[in-house]
Amino acid sequence: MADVKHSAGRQDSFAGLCREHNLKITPQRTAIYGLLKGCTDHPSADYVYRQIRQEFPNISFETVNRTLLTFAAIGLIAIVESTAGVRRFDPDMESHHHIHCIRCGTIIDFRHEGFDGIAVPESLSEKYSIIGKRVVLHVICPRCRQQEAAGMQPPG
Amino acid sequence: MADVKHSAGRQDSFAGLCREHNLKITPQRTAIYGLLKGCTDHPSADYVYRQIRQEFPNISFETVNRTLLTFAAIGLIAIVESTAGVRRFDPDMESHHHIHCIRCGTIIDFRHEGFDGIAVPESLSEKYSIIGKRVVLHVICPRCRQQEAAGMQPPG
DNA sequence: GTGATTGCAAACCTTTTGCACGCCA
DNA sequence: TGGCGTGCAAAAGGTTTGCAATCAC
Repeated sequence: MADVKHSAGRQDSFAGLCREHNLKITPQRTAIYGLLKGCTDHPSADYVYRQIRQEFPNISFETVNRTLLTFAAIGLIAIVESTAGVRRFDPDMESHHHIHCIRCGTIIDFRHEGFDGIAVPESLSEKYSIIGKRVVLHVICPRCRQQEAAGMQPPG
Repeated sequence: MADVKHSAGRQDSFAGLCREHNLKITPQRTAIYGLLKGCTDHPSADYVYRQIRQEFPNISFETVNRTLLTFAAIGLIAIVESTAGVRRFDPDMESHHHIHCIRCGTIIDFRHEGFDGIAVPESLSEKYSIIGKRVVLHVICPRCRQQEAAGMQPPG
């Protein structure tokens, strides 16, 4: 599975990142991380909970949810955008792209013709009916950056 | 505000699309659409509700929510992905892109080096701290396409 | 030993559904 | 006039919080 390969100088192992952030290595966390690493899709907290219960019948949903949020906070996993749950509506039906602040969650539209024309690989356009495409930039917006600079404190 | 300009042959006026789909033009729908068109961000149903109540004190949240979903269904507005509410977690922290089926909501990862290298306009990278970027393809997946073909029926 | 973590329970928030009345076409 | 659309109420689905007991370090 060509696992840890792109570490690129950053400690991206479970144990390492936990130590870095003073998180204890608990059986629950270990199990949740292990399960996640075996997922190729984007499981919800509920899915992880139901899976992990087969191994840890006593684990609670709250632990799973908190653990996932913790993992995301330390950069061990990512939270992907989806259209489930709380929905956001966009009155702009023209092709445009998004700037997504990963701190405050704000999404800002922008247009950039250079992005409109990117070519979709044939292997994909053969299999899927391409309706549209969008570039999403994950950023920290000026306001959040300021707040971070102001309230700068070690993550512990 | 350079409004209706790119109609591109498609009937994208509120009244036109409503007629096309046999939806009645009610004051509520008109007001909701008008409010949306003035939004440059991506309001939630709750935000729209609170705004619209200043004009229609008697409108209910359910009407707002249903109307928004209806608008999205007929292609008058779009639903954008967000990380609010129901979350999906991604154990894959390497740069990758997403195929998002707009029917079933499934999100599939894919890698494509051609997408990794797209250049962010300087005007943006100056203002925002770019953490990463991702191309999201909006598609109809083979399974949903089959179902559509099978159950083909007019939207009325 | 100590403080972080867990599991329980309840609160909280948003979305969805059923139904009777009212309004648009 | 007929049937869709609305508003009310309640349910449903998911997330978050407070706290005492427990466990990793």
